[in-house]
Amino acid sequence: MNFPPIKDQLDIIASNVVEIISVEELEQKLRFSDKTGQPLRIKLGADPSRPDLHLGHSVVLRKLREFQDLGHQAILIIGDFTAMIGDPSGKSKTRPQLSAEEARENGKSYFEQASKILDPEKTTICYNSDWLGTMGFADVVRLASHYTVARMLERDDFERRYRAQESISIHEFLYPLAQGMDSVHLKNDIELGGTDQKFNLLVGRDLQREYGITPQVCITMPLLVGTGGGEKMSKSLGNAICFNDSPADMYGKALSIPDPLIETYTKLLLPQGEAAVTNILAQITENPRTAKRSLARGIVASYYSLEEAEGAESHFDQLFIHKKAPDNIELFELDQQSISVIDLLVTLGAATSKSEARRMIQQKSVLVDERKIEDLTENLELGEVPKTIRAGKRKFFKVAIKKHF
RNA sequence: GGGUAGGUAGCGAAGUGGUUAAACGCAACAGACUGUAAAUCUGUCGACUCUGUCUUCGGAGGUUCGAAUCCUCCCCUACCCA
Repeated sequence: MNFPPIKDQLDIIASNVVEIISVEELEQKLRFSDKTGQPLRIKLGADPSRPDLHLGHSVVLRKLREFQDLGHQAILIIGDFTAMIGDPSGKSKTRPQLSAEEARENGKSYFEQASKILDPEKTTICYNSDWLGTMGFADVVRLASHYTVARMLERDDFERRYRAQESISIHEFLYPLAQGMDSVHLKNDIELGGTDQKFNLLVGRDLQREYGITPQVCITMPLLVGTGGGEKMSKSLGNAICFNDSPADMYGKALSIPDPLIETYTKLLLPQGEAAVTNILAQITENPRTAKRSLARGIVASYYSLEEAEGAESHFDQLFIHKKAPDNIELFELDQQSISVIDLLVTLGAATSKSEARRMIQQKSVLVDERKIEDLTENLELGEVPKTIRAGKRKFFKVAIKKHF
C-alpha cells in the first residue's frame, strides 16, 4: 500500500480539527504505517438510538472519509449494546430502550446514510454487542477497577451536573468504560469524535494502555452549530438538517442560517479543497446572499445531485421570492363535504389544537384559494376540485372530497 | 436510617392565601420588513361549545368563602450526617 507523503497526510488530517492528542504520536503511527504498508485503523462510534443523521454527524464522517481517501481503514462501530441500555447523557430520560433487533436495524440505517459520505466498500462495520454483550459481571467489575471516581468526575458534564446537584446514575460511569472497551477490543490506532466526546476518547486511550495496547490517538472535531445559531445541531432541538431531508427542505434550512455561520458551514460541510469552497469564502463579506445560496446548493448537491440542488433553489425562489404556492402540494381527501376552517386546520395537522387554529385565523395567516379567512366560524364546502389551503408562510395543503367509486 | 433544599406551562425561572391561566427569559407560531425560513420590530403562545366556561403549578387527601401558596401522607431529585 502506498500512502501520500506523511507531511501531506498530516496537513489533511489536521484541517478543521479542534485537537489531536497527540500530534507526535500521530506522526509516529503514520511513519510506521508508511514503512510497513499497514493502513491505520480509524474508529468512529455511532449511536444507533438516533438513526437520523444530520449535518452535525457529517463533520466527523467527512474526516473519516479523508482517512479513507488517504488509504487508511475506517471502522464504524455501531453502539448497539450501549443503545440497548439507555442514554448516557441523562438528557432524554424518556428515550425508549431499544431491543436488539431495533438496534441492529437502526445500525443498518445509520450505515446506509453514512454511505453518502463514506466509501462503503472501504468501511468495516461492527456491533459492540459482539464483545460487550458477552462480558460477565466479573469482567465489568475488573474493567471498572481501572478507573476512579475522581477521574470520572473530571468529565465536563459530570462535573457540571455534580456541582449543579443533578442526578448521575452509576451506569453513566460505565458508558465511557464501555466505549473504551471497544478501543481495547479493536486495537484501533485513532478514534474520531466531536469535542463532546473528548473525555470518552481519552478513556479509551487510557484503557488501551492499561490493557497493554499502544494507545490510540484522539482527534476531536468541532460540533456543528444548528441552523438557528447558538446551540449545537441536534434533531431534538429542531435545528438540524438531516441527510434524509428532501432537497427542498435541505435548501431552505441551509438558507435560513444566520449570516455569521456561512463560513463555518462552508468549511465543515463541503468537501475540502474544491474551487467552489474558495469561491464561497471569498464572497461572504461582499455578497453574503450569493455565498449562502452557493453553500445551500452545495449541501443539497452532496446528498442528492446538482440538478436536484438547482431544482430546490428554483422551488425556493418561486415560493419565497415570487410568493407563489409550490406545485407539488400534498393532497388530502376527506369524507366530509362540509367542514369548519378550524376543524380543517386541526385535521390537516396545521394546528395542534382548535385554540391554535383559532389563533392562526385571528392572526390572518390562513388563506383558502388565495382568499384570507377572517371569520372564525366559516365553513368550507369541499368538492372534487381541490382547494388550496395556506396556513402561515410555509404550510400548504390541498383538500378535496374523497371520491367514491 | 437521620437532616436540609427542591419538584411551577416545551425548557429555564418568578410567585408563599384572593383581579394568578400564573411575571420574566429562551424556544415555538404569526404579522411587518428583508436577498433569505437571517437580523430587527410587533403580536400570540393550557383547553373548549371562546366577549364566556373548564382543567392546570410532583401525586393523593384535608383546612378555608377562596390555595401553586397552609396541613397530612406518599412519590421523585440533590446535598450533608450515619
